[in-house]
Amino acid sequence: MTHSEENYIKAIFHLANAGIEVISTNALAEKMETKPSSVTDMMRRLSEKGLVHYKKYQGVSLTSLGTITALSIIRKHRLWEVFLVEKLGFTWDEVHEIAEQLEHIKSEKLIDKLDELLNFPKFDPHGDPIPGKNGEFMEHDNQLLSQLPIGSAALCVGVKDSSAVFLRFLDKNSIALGNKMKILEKEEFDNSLRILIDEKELHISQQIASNLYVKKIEL
Amino acid sequence: MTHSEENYIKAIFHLANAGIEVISTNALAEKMETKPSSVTDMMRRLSEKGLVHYKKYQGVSLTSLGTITALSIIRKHRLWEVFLVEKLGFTWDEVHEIAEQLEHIKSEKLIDKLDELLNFPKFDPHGDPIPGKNGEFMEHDNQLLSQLPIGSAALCVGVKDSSAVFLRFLDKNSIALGNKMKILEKEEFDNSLRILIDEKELHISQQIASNLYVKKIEL
DNA sequence: ACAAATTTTTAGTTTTGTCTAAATATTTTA
DNA sequence: TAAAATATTTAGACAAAACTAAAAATTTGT
Repeated sequence: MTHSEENYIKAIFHLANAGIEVISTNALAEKMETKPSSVTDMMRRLSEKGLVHYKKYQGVSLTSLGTITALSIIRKHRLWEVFLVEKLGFTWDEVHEIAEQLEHIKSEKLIDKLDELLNFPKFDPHGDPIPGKNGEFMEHDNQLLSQLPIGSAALCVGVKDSSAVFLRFLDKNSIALGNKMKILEKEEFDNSLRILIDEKELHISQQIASNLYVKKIEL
Repeated sequence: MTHSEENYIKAIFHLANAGIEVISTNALAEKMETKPSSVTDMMRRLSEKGLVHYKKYQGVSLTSLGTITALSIIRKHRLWEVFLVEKLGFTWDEVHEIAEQLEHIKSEKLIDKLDELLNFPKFDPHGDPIPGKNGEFMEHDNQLLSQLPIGSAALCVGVKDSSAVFLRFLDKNSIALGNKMKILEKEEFDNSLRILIDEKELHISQQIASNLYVKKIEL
């Protein structure tokens, strides 16, 4: 498999996982930042290799082989992200770009050893689950901070948007995975929140709150 | 730069470093396991980019930009090799292939952090020097074990041949970098050696002895 | 339901890196 | 030094992955 093929497979997986039922040529072209005609070409090729189901004009989906392939690439990507943060001291907004390259390195043994070095982590630095060797995929059914009622307490377990801008905003405000947070007040007008985060009070917009995954805890 | 361009640059550097004055199209083709015509094409391209000096029918050499590029690739390759052995527990015969892939990852910061994680190593697992950030290249003027006189003691500091077969042979006989060795006897007939290596006596052929770099020590 | 708008595919071109076969240049040797 | 052998380059082709422009299919709106 070429890097390009792997990137297409990954993109299809992510679109499907984002709840899109029919993945259109255009949607995939946009995700891949390429032209629809290039997508058509690639789908023909991936279809011939048995990685996707593809019928002209009818969208695309992964075969089971394609799904296994996608999970293995995502596993590599996320393990490398953990490595970059835990072992090399990168911040969580810097790792995606480098992991995009590292995920294409071919060596089963390398990934197994890396997994071991990192102590078999189950989540990457953004809180996304790391598929296991056999593709077991821990789907997190987390809530968004914006969905919690006033007064509830929760642990920050992930981010929905993992763009560098958002992550840097979180860093600046000392919001990190594992933080304990409590909702003190919700502003009716704009749905912004006053929260307590690790002893400190903070005011955050609705947009922020709806991009933070949390897990409710009892007090 | 593409992976392929980087591989050509590296190959030219290694040939030049092996003492070959004029690097011919054929020699490079053989090293790269490709056809001479492909080499000619690539030389035209690398020449346009200012990485090599190239005149038709007259061989090729690296420009200073090309040399800097080669050193940076070799630095990455060797640092990754150290990582694979030291941190992931690979044996020294396994690392080359994986490092061939990892050396193409683009991120200055990644390499600096890796260097730091590994404690700024000066040699790779085969005893080859790791170029510094600015291309400082520690040329080792080591002797071959086969060149030492009888009775002398030395430390094993590197291998000349770093093929997997040779390295696995060394492993099997517990010969590793850092080992102290003493020459007990040289067989006149075939130049094989009886040596003492970390308390153990071993009989090795001339071919083995002339592929081990050593550094003489006083008793 | 049919024209208009949109989406998707096809056809033809480009770039990179490779190849084979043929042509040309250089080196060797007798 | 001229013919033979060898080395190198050129020319033309191919595959992968992209692009543009045009054609075809599908969906939408009235």
